[in-house]
This record gives sequence, C-alpha cells and structure tokens, in this order.
Amino acid sequence: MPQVERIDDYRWRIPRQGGMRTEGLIFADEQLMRDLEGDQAVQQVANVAHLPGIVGPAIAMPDIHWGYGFPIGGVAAFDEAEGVVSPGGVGYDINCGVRLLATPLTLGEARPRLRQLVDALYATIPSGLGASRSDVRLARGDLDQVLRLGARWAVEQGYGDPADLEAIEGNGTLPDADPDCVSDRAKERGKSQLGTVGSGNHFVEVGYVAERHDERVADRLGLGPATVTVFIHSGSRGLGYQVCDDHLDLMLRAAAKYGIALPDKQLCCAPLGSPEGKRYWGAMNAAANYAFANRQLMAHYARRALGTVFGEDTARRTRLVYDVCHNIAKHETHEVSGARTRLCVHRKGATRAFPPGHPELAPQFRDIGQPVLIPGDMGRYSYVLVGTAGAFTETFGSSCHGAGRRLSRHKAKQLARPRNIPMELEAQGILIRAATRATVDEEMPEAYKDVARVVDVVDRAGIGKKVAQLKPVAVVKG
DNA sequence: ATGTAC
Repeated sequence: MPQVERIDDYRWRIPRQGGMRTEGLIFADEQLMRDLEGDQAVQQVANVAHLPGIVGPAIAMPDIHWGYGFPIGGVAAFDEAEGVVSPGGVGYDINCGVRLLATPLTLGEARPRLRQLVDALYATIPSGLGASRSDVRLARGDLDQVLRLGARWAVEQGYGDPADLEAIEGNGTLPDADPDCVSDRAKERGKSQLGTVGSGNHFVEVGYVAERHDERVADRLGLGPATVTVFIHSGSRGLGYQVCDDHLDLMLRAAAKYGIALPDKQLCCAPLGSPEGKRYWGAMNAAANYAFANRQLMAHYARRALGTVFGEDTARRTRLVYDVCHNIAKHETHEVSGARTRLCVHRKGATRAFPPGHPELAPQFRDIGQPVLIPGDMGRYSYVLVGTAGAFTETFGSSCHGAGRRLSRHKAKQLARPRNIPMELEAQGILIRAATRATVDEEMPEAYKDVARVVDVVDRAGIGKKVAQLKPVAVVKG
C-alpha cells in the first residue's frame, strides 16, 4: 500500500515513490478515503504512474475501485510521442457508457401505466447474458459498417432521429475505427448482440427528475420537474470483450519488445505509434462504435415501448439528452504547463466532462457544458451533471462515472440470499424485471456506495456541476 | 464487464 497524503477536503496525493514517474491524485472525501484503506485500487493508481509518457498525475475519481490493471474510476493521460495505449486502461467493456432519454411525460401521467411500460421494455429489449439475441439481422458487410459508423449507422438504418447524433459524445462515430483490426471471433460474437443490454450492472431504467440543482441547465436539457426519463447503461457486449482479450497477449509481448517495465502484467501496453498500439487503437475505436450503435438501437426500442404504452406521440417527442462513454481512450488537446498539447487520455470508469465553450461540443451544449451522466444504484438515485473549467484544468476534462461498488458480487449475493430484493424494491415503488435472480442480488442497492456522496465530491472539488437528481421507478436488468 | 476456461 503506497503512502497517501491529504491535500484538502477532497484531494489526496500519492507522492512519487519507487518507480513512479509522476504522483497519484485521488478525489475523495474523508469517509470515501477511509473505505479505500487497504484497497488494491490505491496501489493500482500508483502502478499506473509507472507507465512511460504519462503526463500529469495518475488520477482516481471518488468512485474508484479495483479493476483489471488500472483502477475503475481512473484517468491517465499520455504524451503522443512518448506514451502508451493500454487495454487495461480502457477496460474489457470498450465504450461501456450511458445514455439518457427525456420523455414528454411527468411521473403523475406515467404512474398508472408503469407496469405495462416495464413489461414492454423487458419484452422489447433483449437482456441477459449470452443468448440474448437481438432481432437485428446484419447482412453481409453490415457489421463492418456498424464498426465504422457507430450510432450513425443505426440512424441511417432508421433507428432513431438524426438529431440524436448531436447529443452523443463524438456524435456517436469515432473516426479511427478499423474493422480489419477486429478479429473474426470478435465479429462473430458481435453479430447477434446488437441492440441488447447485457448483464451485470447494465440496465434500462425508467426514472423521473426528483430534484433540480441547476434549474436553468436542467430546463435546457429537457429535465423539467418530475419529467420521466429512460436511462440506458450498456457497452460493446461480447465484441468489445473479445477485442480486449485478443490484444492483452499482443500488448504483453509488445511491452517486452519495447522495453517497458510493468509493475503489474495487467498494465500491458504498447507505444502509441507502434504497430501493436495502432492495431489496438483501430480495434478499440471499432468496438466503441459498436457500443454507440448498440445504445442507439436500445433507445429506438425504448421509444417503441413508450409508443406501445403511451402512444406514438410520446415516442416521437422523447428526446436524447446525451450519451457518454465511460470506458475509452481518446486523443485530445489539453494545456500542459501553459502549452497546448495533444494527449491520449484513458478514461476507465470515468466520464468526459468538457466545459462550456469547448469546441468539440455540439452547439446546444456550448454555453452550458457537456452533460455528464452518473448512474447510481437501482434503489436510490442517479445524477446529471455538466462539465466544468475545473475538470478541464485538473482532470483532463474528466469526472466520475457512477457509485462504485462497496460489496463484492459474492458478498452481495450472500447478503441478498435470505431476502427478496425485487419485493423490497417494489415496496419502495420500484418495479424490476430481470432474466435471473443472481443479477438482481449482485446489484442490490447496498452493494454500491451512495452516489450522492461521490457526486458531491465531484461538485465541491469543481470537476463537475450538479444539474439534476433522478429517482428510479422501473428497472430492466440483464 | 464476459458464451464467468477452447
């Protein structure tokens, strides 16, 4: 366990020690930090600081927890000439992310038909592990187009509104995608899973605006008082998993080949300019586009379900608020020691949080900043924030991504076994539909930290600004 | 997260 020093109420430093090339910076309040004592995740932050070409500190958000190599809730930026790209710094679920829809309904209007809505969502959107096949039949060559075009492919096929694209990080298409870098096996796994939720912490959730912290920005985002929302959390499914797995071995060999010392083999990586690094880059972006298309299809299905229950007008007036990646690496321009510098920013369990005025934001977000979507657990609440200048200067334009686990899946299942979690949720006014009991038990609200505390750290440290709190009323889990 | 090991 490395040494940790308190900087202020919300910041902690891991000073350079051993082979660290830079220091670590953890955002947390005293209680969150206490919970981290003895946690492997703190060591993982220090490990990331060993990698060549790292610029600024190895950063951890208040929802940090143990992950493959890099911690989940981590941000690491690398110099384009000297730095590396690492699959462990992106995560197995490439472009895991969330998207939020705002319906024209208020909770009062939706309440009488919520049971119908959750049943319609469960019937319309395939969920669960493996066999969850979608009804999208990809013709020969279509998958490559999905990998190249992402959400734009889906919109061109009639899934959703062209206006949706402006409300997606990077407009839903990452340009460096190269389908030729994606293995046949990954493509095979991806063919039948487009438009499916998946399992674990992935979900489709109906909620409502319970609190508005910034009314002006909430209004601009279509989040009026009691507005009913649909929150979608999913990623690149088996395809992204396979892309990550395919490259771990290659990266381990590349690290040896280029003389990169690894404090942990799971940090395996390759120089950004190397053939190995470029190959992963093309594949990672392709998988990210698959995830964008996946969420675009699910949003289409969610609108279809809303249409079935509340009428076509409701479906048509349901707008995409925003869609963010929280497992991705990107080339971005940041200011380093007063100079504009191109960096490769890895965000693993961290959300981009660009400030007002950033040129990459679509016009409708220029003056308010980028929406930052933070799901909590299925029993309490989630948050919408916007990016800030503070995030841009201090965390390479990044914020947290969720509540963060406090119980292992195994521990949560043990705790849930004698109880009936769906019934407990229903008693709180939250309907749940899930493929298996195991998933619900693992995902019980107590398995997560209080996301309000996580978001408060982000807000008070100035690396994000609270806009609205959403409370769940119906959840579909895998 | 993940056809929880080809």
